Amino acid sequence: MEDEVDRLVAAWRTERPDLDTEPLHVLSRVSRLARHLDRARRAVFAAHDMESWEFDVLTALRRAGPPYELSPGRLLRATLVTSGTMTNRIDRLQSAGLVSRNPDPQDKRGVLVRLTDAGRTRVDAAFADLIDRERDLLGSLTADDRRTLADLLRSLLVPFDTDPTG
Amino acid sequence: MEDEVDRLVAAWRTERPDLDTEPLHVLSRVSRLARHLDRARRAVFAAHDMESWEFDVLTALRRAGPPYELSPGRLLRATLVTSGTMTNRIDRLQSAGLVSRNPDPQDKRGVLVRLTDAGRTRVDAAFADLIDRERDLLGSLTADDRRTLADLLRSLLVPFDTDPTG
DNA sequence: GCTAGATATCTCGATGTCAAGACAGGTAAG
DNA sequence: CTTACCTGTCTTGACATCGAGATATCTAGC
Repeated sequence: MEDEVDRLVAAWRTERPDLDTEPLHVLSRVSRLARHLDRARRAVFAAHDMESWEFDVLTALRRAGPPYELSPGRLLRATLVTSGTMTNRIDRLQSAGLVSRNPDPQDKRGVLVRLTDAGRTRVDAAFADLIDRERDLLGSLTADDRRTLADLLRSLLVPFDTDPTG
Repeated sequence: MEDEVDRLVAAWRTERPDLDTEPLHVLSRVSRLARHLDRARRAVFAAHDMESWEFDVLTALRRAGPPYELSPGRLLRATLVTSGTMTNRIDRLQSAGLVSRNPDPQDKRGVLVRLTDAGRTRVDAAFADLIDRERDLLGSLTADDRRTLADLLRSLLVPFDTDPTG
């Protein structure tokens, strides 16, 4: 089977035969797949009246374990967004009653964002559905393939996740 | 080596031992890698006074081959954006002198967007630099690994690129 | 040739994100 | 203890994107 990237690389081979476009086979697929994934996730979250950005923040808090509390700084590093964006997200989640803002007793500059019970219920339901949907999307791969794929992707990701310059 | 996704999955295993979070090993990595890739690309394009969205449109036209001409409709399908976005992009590229809008002689509703000489020069230079940078990012993988990775990603992508419902 | 529906492009309002900077509180060196 | 720098959070203005709808043209069936 052929995908859009095969066609894209073939076109480049015609138009720029002087360049070695082999890296596109991996990296353009990563970008395009991520884009499609975003849409698939949006569809899952819509069933829970939730948006992707809400899910990203709420899951970060949920993963932290009781008392489901993280600073805005840790949240923005976990979700790869800027500080202004995170302030805005927390504002809206707070208005929706899904998180609360509490002063950090250790650091007077700091704030701790905590998941409310309502927030926890919402995110747990959405997460279970998301996992199911993602399992569907991986349906065409064997367990071995999935492991191989995960390992290869990890080796590309490690430099980014290690080096703080990102 | 461990990456951020390994830590993320470990956290879920503690918090939600009832769920099988194995799909995350692949799909969360795809999303996170795409995000890092975006940043890396932005850095490359900055050296050419170009933004990612400009590059996306200009390369689509460049790949089409002489006379470097596509309709807005084909451009938006190639770049996975909505029609309003594409109109806006073409407007700005036209103001910058990188593309021109011409009536489609076959279809009076239609428009053909054509790459100007200036646009072609700009995109060719940026593309060569991008490929070099992407080759660096793949440096940790052998040629075999890269082929394996590309094949596995293709099998995930084919359903999206085949089925028009995306 | 007419009608109904599909297609191509554009317009407009709302919104989420970024980048840069402001500001308060922490931290280390002298 | 004070100077200088770093850190954590929030504010602001600009901007790209989306989604829904408007308009014009094409196409198929009768």
